[in-house]
Amino acid sequence: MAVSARRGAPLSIEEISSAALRLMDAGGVEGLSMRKLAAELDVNPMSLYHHVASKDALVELICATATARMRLPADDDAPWQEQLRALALAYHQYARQHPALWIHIHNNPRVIADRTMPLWQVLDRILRLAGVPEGELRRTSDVLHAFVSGLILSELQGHLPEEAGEIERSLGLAVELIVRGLEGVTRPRG
Amino acid sequence: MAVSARRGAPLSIEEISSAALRLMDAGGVEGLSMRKLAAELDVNPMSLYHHVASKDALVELICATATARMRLPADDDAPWQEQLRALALAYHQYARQHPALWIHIHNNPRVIADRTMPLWQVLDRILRLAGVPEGELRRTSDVLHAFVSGLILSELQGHLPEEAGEIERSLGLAVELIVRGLEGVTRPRG
DNA sequence: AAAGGTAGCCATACACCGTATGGCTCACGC
DNA sequence: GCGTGAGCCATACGGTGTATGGCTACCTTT
Repeated sequence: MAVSARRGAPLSIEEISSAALRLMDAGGVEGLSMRKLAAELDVNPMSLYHHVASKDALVELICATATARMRLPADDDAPWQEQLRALALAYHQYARQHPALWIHIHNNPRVIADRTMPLWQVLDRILRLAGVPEGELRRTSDVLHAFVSGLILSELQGHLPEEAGEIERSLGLAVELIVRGLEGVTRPRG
Repeated sequence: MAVSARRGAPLSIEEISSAALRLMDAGGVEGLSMRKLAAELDVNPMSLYHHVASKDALVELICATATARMRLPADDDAPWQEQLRALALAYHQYARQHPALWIHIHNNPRVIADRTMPLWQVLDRILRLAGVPEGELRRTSDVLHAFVSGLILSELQGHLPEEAGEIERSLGLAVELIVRGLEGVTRPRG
């Protein structure tokens, strides 16, 4: 079917998106260009468009697959405080694997906006455990996700001090603040 | 001095940066281009470079002046909880004035990184009031700023529900969580 | 076997971007 | 009068995403 002149086999979306992910890891969304990507794959730039509708669609595809790959802690019957900590750590871990990608996702939060994502379901489950009433679930999970995302974002942008262990301490403090905050909010005032 | 052929008076950085801010408000950093800006000012694109070193420098200038214009609540001897709430509201207010600009600042946090900024001094003062020990000040202020920034960011990107008052409720919950969290963390465990 | 369809690839071109280079004009100080 | 420099601009370079249309090699249908 008129395979590339220079390459043996035809292109595939897997090949394209994994190369694109490599480029994004190296130089962010701006470091990824269709021309550079084509060069990487030894192909004419326009050939890519036979497998991908546009650069945006390609990036979105990468975001979606990366998001789907995120590993979340299962319900282990631990206290909600510990489960919340575990979730935050998993989220942090996931962000550090592909920082540029993660930053892009949180600047174009279509991917994260899907409330049926496991992330939201796990978070909701933990918040129910913590005693958050049903009517407050959506708002509370939004706020907590924004909190953790904000912290991770500032870390990825080098806004936090870089001494060894400082990031872990910051994340620990963040989780502790959130846990104490939840304990305070879900308890009768006083 | 060879003023523009089409315009009467020479350009000025104020004129340039205010027009640039207008473009950024309309279409984000990507909506601002030197060519569009020049067209807006009825000038040749290259003329801008007599007043501004580069597009990046221009954007940074705009960020800096906008940041300098931020109005922060003064110390009114209110309880730290209320002062923290007032600070968060002021920050939120400031962000909503120029969303695109604010987003850009928080993606290139050079501007916000200057610890001598009034924002950080006010925040530190309030946290001292709240009983945060000196050694924890930097970390705590970083985390809290990241929290609030994260929430504002998710709001600006339309991640929060748009029902009337919902944003205020989310911000209120965020502040309450933070306050309760601080109360819990600065108090002996139990 | 001939005809048609289509998957895959690519050459060319367009409109946009930031900006390097160098030259023009005019107001000023000497 | 004359140099200097501020302000402006024409041109050009290398980059971007992608629309258009044409080429080839395969597959299916007849």
